[in-house]
Amino acid sequence: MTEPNPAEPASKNFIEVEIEKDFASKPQLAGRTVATRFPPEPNGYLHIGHAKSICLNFGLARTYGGTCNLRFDDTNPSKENDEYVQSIMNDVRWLGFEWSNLHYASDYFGQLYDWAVQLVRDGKAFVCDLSFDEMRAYRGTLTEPGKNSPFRDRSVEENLDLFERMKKGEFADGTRTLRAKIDMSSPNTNLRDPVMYRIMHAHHHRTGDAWCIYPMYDWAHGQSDSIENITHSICTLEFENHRPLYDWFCQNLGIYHPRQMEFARMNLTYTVMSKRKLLQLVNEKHVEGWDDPRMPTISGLRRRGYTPESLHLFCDRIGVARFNSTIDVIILENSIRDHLNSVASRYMAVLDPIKVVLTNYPDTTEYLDAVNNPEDESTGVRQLPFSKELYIEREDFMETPPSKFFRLKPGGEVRLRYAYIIRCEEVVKDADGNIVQLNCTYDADTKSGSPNATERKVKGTIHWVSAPQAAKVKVRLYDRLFLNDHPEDAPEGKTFLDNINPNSIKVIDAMVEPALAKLEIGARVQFERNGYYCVDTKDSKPGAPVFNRIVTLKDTWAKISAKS
RNA sequence: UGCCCCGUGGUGUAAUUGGCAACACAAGUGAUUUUGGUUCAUUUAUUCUAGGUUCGAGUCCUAGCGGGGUAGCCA
Repeated sequence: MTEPNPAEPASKNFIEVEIEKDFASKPQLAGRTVATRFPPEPNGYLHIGHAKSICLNFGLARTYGGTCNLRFDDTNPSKENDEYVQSIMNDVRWLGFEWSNLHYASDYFGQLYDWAVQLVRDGKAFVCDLSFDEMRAYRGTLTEPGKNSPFRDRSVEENLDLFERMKKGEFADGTRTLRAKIDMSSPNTNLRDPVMYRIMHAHHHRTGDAWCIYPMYDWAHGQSDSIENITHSICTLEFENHRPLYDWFCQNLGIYHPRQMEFARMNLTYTVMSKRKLLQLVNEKHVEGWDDPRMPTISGLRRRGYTPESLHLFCDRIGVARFNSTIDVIILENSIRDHLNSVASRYMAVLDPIKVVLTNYPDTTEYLDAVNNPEDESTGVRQLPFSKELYIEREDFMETPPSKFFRLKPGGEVRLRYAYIIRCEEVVKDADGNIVQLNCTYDADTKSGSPNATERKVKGTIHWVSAPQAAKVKVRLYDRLFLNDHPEDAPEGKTFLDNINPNSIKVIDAMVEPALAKLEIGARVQFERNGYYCVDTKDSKPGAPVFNRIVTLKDTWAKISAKS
């Protein structure tokens, strides 16, 4: 994969610094290289926040010549399924990464069970009969210590027997748990005899009905890391309070002990990131699915037209730290602009057409050379039909323009890109006063590329398409899904749903140069002076593309005109 | 209200570990431009506050203030 604008040796983030320290000082790491893992739970689609984690974990393996596993944290069968597994693998690969090994926490259920028995034998775990509510009452609060469960002092034999019968399915869901025996008075509530196993008679997407007890995250995660010989187990900040428990399990089992490190998860302005909210947007049909081009999911961004390179660039730019921050979505948008600016071919497309008739142009068609990509000469030129009847953008003409308006106006001149300078001679209106046509004259001496083309200067250059050859295509103009930079900030009685932008999608018909109708599915192009677009992968048909607007071009004029 | 973590330009990250606060992005200004794009130049900081240690503090210490996490048989 090509990395655009490879940021020169960026300074190391704190994780890299710590990793290098560890390898320089820890004997158990001697002769090894970094081993990380990306551990998603297959209970939803990956989003841009996961992309940060993926770039971090796989990126570490890449920069240090180590390994990175993909491991599905599938310990809760009630929420997980194979559709999510497939989408996650697809997304990771699309981002340009390949895992060293593919694992499932469920592959370790047997080992985990044996280790649990070991802890029971060592008197470090017990079967607890407390109900859900009782357990909560016994746990204490943030300020008060908890109380020991009345079942805490069961004999090893009784615990062994009960635990085995839990496994065999003799008890109903929720009636018993296996708990680690740690410290009910710990200020860290994670250490107050945490549950290791719960009874759940549920069908698992991989193990089927083989199990009716399932390990909790804390009991499964660190041990999975240990089994896979992970050196650095990188997770988000909310697991920080779990680290003592992570360490406790490894130590009390006497097994290889990876180091857990936490970093801040990403927040993005104008978007929601929690799986719950994303799921709600999908289920309640506020969007058309997980891969709706307005979704911050990786599949949504992909369909929108974002490139893997642009996401890598974005992740490089936002960095990694332990401070909870919110990234301005502009950074994301500029990342795709930067990448596409260098690789996207330019085309002419008029989204809101107004007809222009060149009254002094002959009734013929000529073909003009147009540069495909000024940033990349190797892409060459193409031939653009030009004739007496054209379309230009409605907003490129103003009857009574402000002073800094460099485009077409009555009696004014403008260059048609790759063609001629034209002058607006007459504004034709319908009975209601709407402008329906502009009659213009062209100056034959100003043809682009001709020796004297640049003799006469005009302030503005606008895009156009030749009417007879123009193709009509569907274009979906996407905008941000939310109006508010922090969608969660809703007034009393409202929710983030009330902050949804009602104009986040607008479907129009555009008149475009013929070549655009023949683009292959998934192609990304620039509509000159307008923005970057992508041929939608789902709704396009051969010869009938549907374009998604990825992002507009920067628009200095919009800023100027907004000011005045 | 216990415990844990975090406060550096507008935003996001750096600072050789105690030695000239740097980079990217954004925003502004100017130049270039047959995309009002791109590109180039340029401007933007009492390092949360108050003390302390030191020749010297963003960095170390103390206190305060502010933000986040945490009381699932979720991950």
